Amino acid sequence: MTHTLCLAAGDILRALRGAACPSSALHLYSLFRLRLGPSVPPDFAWSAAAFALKPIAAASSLPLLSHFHGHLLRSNLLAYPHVASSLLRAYSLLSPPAAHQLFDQIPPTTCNIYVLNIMLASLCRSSDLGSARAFFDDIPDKDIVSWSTMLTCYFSRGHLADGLAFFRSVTFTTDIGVDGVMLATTLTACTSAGLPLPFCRAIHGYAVRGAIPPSMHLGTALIDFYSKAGRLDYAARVFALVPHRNVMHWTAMICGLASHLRNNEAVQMFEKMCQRRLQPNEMTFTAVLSACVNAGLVEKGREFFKLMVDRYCLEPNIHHYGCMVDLYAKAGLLEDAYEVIKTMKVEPNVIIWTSLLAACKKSKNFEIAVQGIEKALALEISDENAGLYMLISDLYAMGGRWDDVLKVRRLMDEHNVWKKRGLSSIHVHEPQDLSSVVVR
DNA sequence: ATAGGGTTAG
Repeated sequence: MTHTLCLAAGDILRALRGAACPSSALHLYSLFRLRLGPSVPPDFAWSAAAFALKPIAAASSLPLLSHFHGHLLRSNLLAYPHVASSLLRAYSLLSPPAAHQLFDQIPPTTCNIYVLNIMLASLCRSSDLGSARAFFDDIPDKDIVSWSTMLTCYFSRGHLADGLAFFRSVTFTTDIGVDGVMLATTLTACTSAGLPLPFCRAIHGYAVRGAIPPSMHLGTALIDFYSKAGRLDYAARVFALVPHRNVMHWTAMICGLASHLRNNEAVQMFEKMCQRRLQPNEMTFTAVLSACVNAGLVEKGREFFKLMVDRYCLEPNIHHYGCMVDLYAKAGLLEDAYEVIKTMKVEPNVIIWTSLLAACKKSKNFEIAVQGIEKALALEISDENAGLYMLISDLYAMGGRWDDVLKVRRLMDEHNVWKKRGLSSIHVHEPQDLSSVVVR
């Protein structure tokens, strides 16, 4: 008998709630059913089913989901709104048409505000804006999540003005009010649309007047917004005021420092965060590695990359590999850069090949260039790759391989690839002393 | 002990 069998039902439920992968969730679920048999109290039964559905949806396995759906039908669990809504959410993430079909079968008595909001979110992701809005208008007792979902729908489809008008109508025509989630999505939309600083600051002012704390998502959005607006000092102030500071806040702050080329401070913050036993995620590593690239900190970068894989068990993605290639390439360590490309577990992209080949050009290293070019030419030809093709043609010219130069030029002509002018949107401001605000 | 909306990357 395994020791898990000795767990009480409550313990199994708790474990089930925290289960990350579907196999352990399903294992715990069947253990739970086995222990309590058919006499399981209903509220225990439906919460177990609802918990199990979350990792199934996250693993995006449709066969697994329809199998579990069958079980729910056989055991009459679908009549519980919690189970119906969790199942609907799982389907909406894996197969929107199937979610629509399931929604039509849910009886009116089970169809509460949770079910309606999940269906609205599903339509926002998969259907057109008009259908989503029509569905929203038909929801009888809209709550803050209904409004929040619709608001996100406008912004995610680029309807900034309509979204802002919708935001105003929440405050003027309803008594629902606005919360930190709505402010975070609004602020993010305004930031990425490049709206002027005073306008975006007004959103922060709104939160302050409404006594909405800069916790969780709002805090992250504010730190990111102020960094991008060139006000690292404000970003640091928000960071210092966040009530329950988490990885996202640290990551946004490290990102901000790195993008302002305050590289050593970015590295210091990263190290401080690790000392405080906070688990950095893959985004945190992208930020700190890019700081290492900016500052040419080869050894630090190498150390952090190793830390990410060995200590934090994170799988490096294209951004991480890109940083490592750039780090070595800029330091003239072309063998190391090419070694990263050869051993990486994802396909190298244009950025990575450009980084390597630009370094080859600079230090006139043709051996590695020739090997890289052959593989880089396998990429799909598009406008985005124009710079890479120019680089390849330059390298061939430097090596005196004129027939190959012509070949690349002809390739560019055939596919009508033009070199576009790049525009830099990065503004670097005067350094400010942040030491008093960043650390508390 | 109870579902749903959301934040970060050249």
